[in-house]
Amino acid sequence: MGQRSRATTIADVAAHAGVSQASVSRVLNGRSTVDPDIVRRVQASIAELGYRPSPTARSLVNGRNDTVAMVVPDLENPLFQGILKGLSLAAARDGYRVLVADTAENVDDEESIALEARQRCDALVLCAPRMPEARLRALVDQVSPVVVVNRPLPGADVPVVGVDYVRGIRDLVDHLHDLGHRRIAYVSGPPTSASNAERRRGVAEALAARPDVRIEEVPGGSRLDDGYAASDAVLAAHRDGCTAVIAFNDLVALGLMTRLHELGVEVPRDLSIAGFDDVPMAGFATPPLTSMSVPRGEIGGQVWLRLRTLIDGGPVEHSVLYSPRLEARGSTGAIAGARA
Amino acid sequence: MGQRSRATTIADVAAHAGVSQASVSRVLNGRSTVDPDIVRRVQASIAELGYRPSPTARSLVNGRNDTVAMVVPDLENPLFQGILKGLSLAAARDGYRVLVADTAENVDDEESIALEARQRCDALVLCAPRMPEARLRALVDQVSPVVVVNRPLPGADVPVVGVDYVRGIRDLVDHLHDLGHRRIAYVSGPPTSASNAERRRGVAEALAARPDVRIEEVPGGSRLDDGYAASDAVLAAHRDGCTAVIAFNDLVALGLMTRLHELGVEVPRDLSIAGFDDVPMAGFATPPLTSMSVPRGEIGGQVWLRLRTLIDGGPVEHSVLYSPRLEARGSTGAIAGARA
DNA sequence: TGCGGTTGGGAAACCGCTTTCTGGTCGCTA
DNA sequence: TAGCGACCAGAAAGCGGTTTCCCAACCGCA
Repeated sequence: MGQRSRATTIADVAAHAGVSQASVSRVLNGRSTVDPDIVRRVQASIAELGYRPSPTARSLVNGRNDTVAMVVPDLENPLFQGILKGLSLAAARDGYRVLVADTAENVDDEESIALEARQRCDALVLCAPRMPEARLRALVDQVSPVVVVNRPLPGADVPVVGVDYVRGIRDLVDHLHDLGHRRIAYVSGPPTSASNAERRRGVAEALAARPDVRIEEVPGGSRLDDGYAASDAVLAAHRDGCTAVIAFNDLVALGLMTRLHELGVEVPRDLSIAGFDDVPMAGFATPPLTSMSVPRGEIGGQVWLRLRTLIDGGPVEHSVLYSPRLEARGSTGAIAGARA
Repeated sequence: MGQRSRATTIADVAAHAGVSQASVSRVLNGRSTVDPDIVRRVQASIAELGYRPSPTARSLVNGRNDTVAMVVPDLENPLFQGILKGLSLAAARDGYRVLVADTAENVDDEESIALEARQRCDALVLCAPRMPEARLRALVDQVSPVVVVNRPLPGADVPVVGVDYVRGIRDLVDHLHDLGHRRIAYVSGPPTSASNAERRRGVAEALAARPDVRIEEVPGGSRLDDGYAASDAVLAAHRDGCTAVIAFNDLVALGLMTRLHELGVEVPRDLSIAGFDDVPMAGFATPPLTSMSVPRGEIGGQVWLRLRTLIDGGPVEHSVLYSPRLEARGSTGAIAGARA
């Protein structure tokens, strides 16, 4: 930390300028009114000595270090990357930095990692899609101020910023329904994922709203190869009458499309495919992947706003859920034999 | 930072256990031998009071943070993500954390961001592909200990961990040459990017080694849409006789392939396409994208090793350059009319 | 000219921890 | 039994800042 070898301290500056440390500190922080002549001398000394105040010492006395931590299960997930980026940029605008802690999908370590991270920072952003809700609720109480990302936590004293997966799935089903599809396969995400549970709720609601639709669940995962590997089950569902597929996310959808292409299944002629998240690649797939767009960067920004309010002693602001927006592209089409 | 409201301090623990702060500290750090009875009492008090030492206070006296900072131009770039992930996991194993600072491609701010980040951390990882070399050299001297990622800095007193783009491009040209291609288009990266300069050196060396090959440079970029937009120029080169394309990276290649597909150009029959980096999506494209694989996570790990040595007062270790490995896939094929 | 009220700067306390330094106790040896 | 080290715990001095507290100087006014 700090500078090379024996760093210059505020005492050096004070001595060099012939004033007290207190005055140097005052000049540094512009706290109280200081004699212009002293200001000038201090600034000159600071420049001459190349003095930079120690953030650590400041942190110790101020009780804050202008840093927040973000805990994520997997830094390689495009969703979290986007959120991290949005958070990082928004926080930087307010002079805050972001520490990242990748739990490497290791749910058991999440509490200790979060606690540790929180200790070193002023606040926490928690992305813990797999942690059982009871544990998450308990954890959240210990690490306040904290904002939770992307999973509902009704009644908890924490702002949540997330995505309305329920609605997203319903909208996606509507889209497919409009195209004439009545039998749909849902390639599910990780079984313990909270957002997978939300999507399944969306499936259930869609079914309730549309008695003419049937949706079959097929085990999947969250990554490209999971989608690739799900092709057999998807094709079985297809033979069974399914004409469209909703994948847990875009990676799964893209992996699945790759395999289907290899197998000579044509999308969307034989089978319509839709993903979720609208990752950058979605629009560039062949065919372009229909997806529910999620504003990753903006979520990061909203997370920061709530976190900042909390840090400044403000109230727990309202949670917010973004409604995914349908990006209808070429991978979904009218059911064979129907007129869209 | 720290805990809720008035946090318990080491003084509280000492009072509660009826010993001195020094003893508590000794128990905490296992420094010197302490009476077993005192150890027991202190540990009991710690547990009872739920005491957690303040990392900030520790940092102040120890002069270290156990935190390193990574400065990146764009957190959304898969290359940096992979490196960040590798670094973060490796550092975590040694009890270190990683602070990220996204410069948002803003080259002018890079120095101040890097300096700021360095101040708060024990060491720095610098990814600054666009910064002019002279400035980078000057910067590097100010922020030591530091490791530079992915750009050559001959003679500088800094470990560099990077990718041998020169060789990678040469190998890629060899691959295309083996397939019969003699006229190749190189869709270049950002003009100021150091790794683009390296790739161009690779192009030059390949040309020198193979008098029968001609390579034409086409302006591109670093993202999907840059590749998409480069299609016109690529097709012009194609009409002009080029039978294969080397893209700056996989994103450019994928974007290009998307557009070519839209235009009815068949890959690799009409045109072979190769990328660089081997991003996760590469193997899932249609056709699967031939790419030069780069061990992103391992680069992050190597960066950490060098950084740790530096932090511990060790010597500047040797720089290391990873040779990209060819992942020949379906997007490159024998030239039309030739026999591979 | 004298007095109350401001104002501005310096001394020192403090943030929470580590580490040196000191002094007391114990055990061993002569 | 006296003397010497070894060993261990506590007091205190930092680490590098901020802020309180206090005093001196200065202002305006009577």
